[in-house]
Amino acid sequence: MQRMTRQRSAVADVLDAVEDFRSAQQLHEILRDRGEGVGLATVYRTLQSLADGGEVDVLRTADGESVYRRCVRRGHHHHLMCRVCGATVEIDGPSVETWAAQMGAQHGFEDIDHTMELFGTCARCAAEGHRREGS
Amino acid sequence: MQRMTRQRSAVADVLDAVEDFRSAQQLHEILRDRGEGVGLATVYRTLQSLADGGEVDVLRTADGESVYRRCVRRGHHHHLMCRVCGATVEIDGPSVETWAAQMGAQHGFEDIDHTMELFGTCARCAAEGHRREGS
DNA sequence: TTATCTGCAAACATTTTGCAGCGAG
DNA sequence: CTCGCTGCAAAATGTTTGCAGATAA
Repeated sequence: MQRMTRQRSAVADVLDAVEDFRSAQQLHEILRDRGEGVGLATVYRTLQSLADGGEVDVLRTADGESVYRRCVRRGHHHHLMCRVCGATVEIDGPSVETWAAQMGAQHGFEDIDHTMELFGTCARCAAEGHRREGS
Repeated sequence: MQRMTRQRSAVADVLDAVEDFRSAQQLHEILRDRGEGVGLATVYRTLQSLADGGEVDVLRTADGESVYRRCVRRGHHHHLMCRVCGATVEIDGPSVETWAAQMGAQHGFEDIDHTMELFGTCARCAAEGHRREGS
């Protein structure tokens, strides 16, 4: 059903090596820099199939770009992502799940699902930004 | 700073008349059907300025399209949207904001922002679904 | 009058797709 | 050997922008 090609394992390797969420294009560049050229279309196709299989997490940045990451946590969880460098922390939000369920019930909604992501500027990027502003 | 043009008020009128979230392109079509032609670019520009001024809420559908809606609630709030009919309830989530801020601080992140939307099946659509299943 | 807004079309950015050839199984 | 995978370039999508002319104030 799914062949193991040089390209597919190259993409998987990069996803294992990189910690943060990266766009398809960034991954494509990384692969090129590594000397393992993989067509951009193939990167997209591979990421999509990995995402379908639940092997990578996908989310969309504020400007509508899809970013991918191999997550440690397997089940449902949320992310706190640096909007500058993409550094990501996986977090649990039990209180949020409870609240979501309550809200749903309160308005007569069933099968409540939710999306929730946190964005911020990580300590390192914040420091860099302040330095640049001369403050 | 902001002129009141025929186009701008036409867009505002449509936003007042429509209850659910609509994409720029859908709004553009509605305007055309009403006979008040407004250029697509103008629709985009107007929606953007309304969004900047906090007069409309914007959120992104699963397939990356931006959808707009005039919300009753003025400040920051979330939505509980029916995944079947699109009916939307505006909700507050003070506990979520607090939790988000805490999480950010805990990991050394600044300027924490968050996205959070709830999806479910509203009472009416749930009833209809059950009826169709014959249960 | 004049600075802003509009409409059009062209530009953009990201993602998808058609197709001929390559290569894993 | 075969059928799925790959690469390329072209297409699709949603949104933005440059510019000349229209228009609100």
